[in-house]
Amino acid sequence: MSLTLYNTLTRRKEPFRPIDPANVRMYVCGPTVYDYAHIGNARPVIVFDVLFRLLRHVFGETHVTYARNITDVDDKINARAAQEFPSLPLNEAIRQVTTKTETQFHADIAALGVLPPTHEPRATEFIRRDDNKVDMVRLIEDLVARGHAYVAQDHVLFDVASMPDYGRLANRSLEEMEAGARVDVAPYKRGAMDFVLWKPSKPGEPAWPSPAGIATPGRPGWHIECSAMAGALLGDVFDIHGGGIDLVFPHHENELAQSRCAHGTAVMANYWMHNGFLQVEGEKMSKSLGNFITIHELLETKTFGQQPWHGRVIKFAMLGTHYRQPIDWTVGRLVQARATLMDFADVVSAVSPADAPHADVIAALSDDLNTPSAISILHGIAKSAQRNAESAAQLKATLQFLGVYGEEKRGDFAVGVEARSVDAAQVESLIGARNAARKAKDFKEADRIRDELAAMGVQLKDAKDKTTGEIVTTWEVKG
RNA sequence: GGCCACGUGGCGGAGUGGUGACGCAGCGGACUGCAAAUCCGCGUACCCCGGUUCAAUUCCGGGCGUGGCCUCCA
Repeated sequence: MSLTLYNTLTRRKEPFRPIDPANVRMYVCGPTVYDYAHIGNARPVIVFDVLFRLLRHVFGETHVTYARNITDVDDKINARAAQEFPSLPLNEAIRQVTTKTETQFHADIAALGVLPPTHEPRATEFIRRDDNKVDMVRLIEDLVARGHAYVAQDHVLFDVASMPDYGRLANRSLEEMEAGARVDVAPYKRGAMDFVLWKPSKPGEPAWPSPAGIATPGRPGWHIECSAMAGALLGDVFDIHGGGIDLVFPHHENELAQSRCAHGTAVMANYWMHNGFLQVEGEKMSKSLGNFITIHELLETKTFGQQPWHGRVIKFAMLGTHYRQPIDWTVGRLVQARATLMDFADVVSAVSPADAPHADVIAALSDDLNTPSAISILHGIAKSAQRNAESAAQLKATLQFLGVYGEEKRGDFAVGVEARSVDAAQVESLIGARNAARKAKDFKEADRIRDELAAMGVQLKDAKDKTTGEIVTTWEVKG
């Protein structure tokens, strides 16, 4: 089984060769915890969950280390905290915001059917450490010592000119970036593209003792946290680094620059993977357009499509598009994903899963995570499950492997449908009456009863028992 | 302005230098008293214009459209 992944660094698909097959290491940029995670945040969570599962399948469950961070130090968090808890001291208010948001994030993504990562570090835990693991302050000291960073007005700045191939990931040169810059350059910067590693804090703001001999306490810049967490948990060089495509520049470019220059390595990660962007109903998702949609709203409210949606339906809908393609998030695609999962549930809910996922699905995923192709194969397996019990077992194992199915029944996926309360005994008795009428060839009465049941929201299905030829009537409640 | 993606049938969505993945919807048939459900079958789609080629949806160039990054936004 050969695994191929598209590498943003080289802009092509490459065979995946881990540094150490006994410990495959992946880092993915996680959320900044200041507000509900939105559906765009869900995409990398879902995509890299599938990759995590695939890697575990290929290399063994205990041979993959997956780190996804929580960013809990950020100016947006500070602003939100001051706004929401004006009466609390800022640091206390920040703790309220980050704790609440992190708890919400975990609840949201648990419903999606994703595995917890091996490590979920918080940025604040890696500013300064006393256990000899890499931390942000040490990285900054190293960068200054190696001549890649300088102190100016209580800031520490990364000197972009000190790194010959800066811009390689984003595929643009320093000259291009400087020419295109639309922001005012801070006067203390040596180069226009130099970025902040550490900045001074105002009184009352979160603050830590500064590195590089700076007297004023300060706080870290945006990119350094990931360098520290990845370095501490996965090592100076690791296998896969993932995130949304919008992070390529500046976040990943800068992160990679810091890590490489601090460690003196030629790469930070061998494979850089980026998921495509998401739109909502054909438009950019934004609060001003009123189409900003959170995972929580999708799961628990009727804001999108006038109904809530099952977490696994959300995940399955997301996997219907290849991870690098742009995706237009619509009600229609959720409806379709739900219908498919319902049909699969019918095939699979009563059988025991096979020992392993279907090899063809693994092969599809091994081609740069081709989930649409994998889903197509799923349909084929479901079809052959009509007359082959082994296929049903394989389908179940494969769906569970992907985390798009657990033990749900068809109806469980229809969380949005208002289940009209029906009296099962009454329904059964009406069905009995209808069948009696049919036997007596009183079709007028039989159809009247069927209409009556339909008015109650009960849909009948007549099927012939294969062995006895007897008509068996089943029913379900329709929304 | 600079850089970069994407544009496939009614819809969603893979893929490929030469026999139309797959799903939904639709159509036809079987079954049924009639339906529903189920099963079987059915589609000459690749934004436009040039070029390369025996052959292009697939490669190259140009255009148009949509979107992203260059603003701590996945």
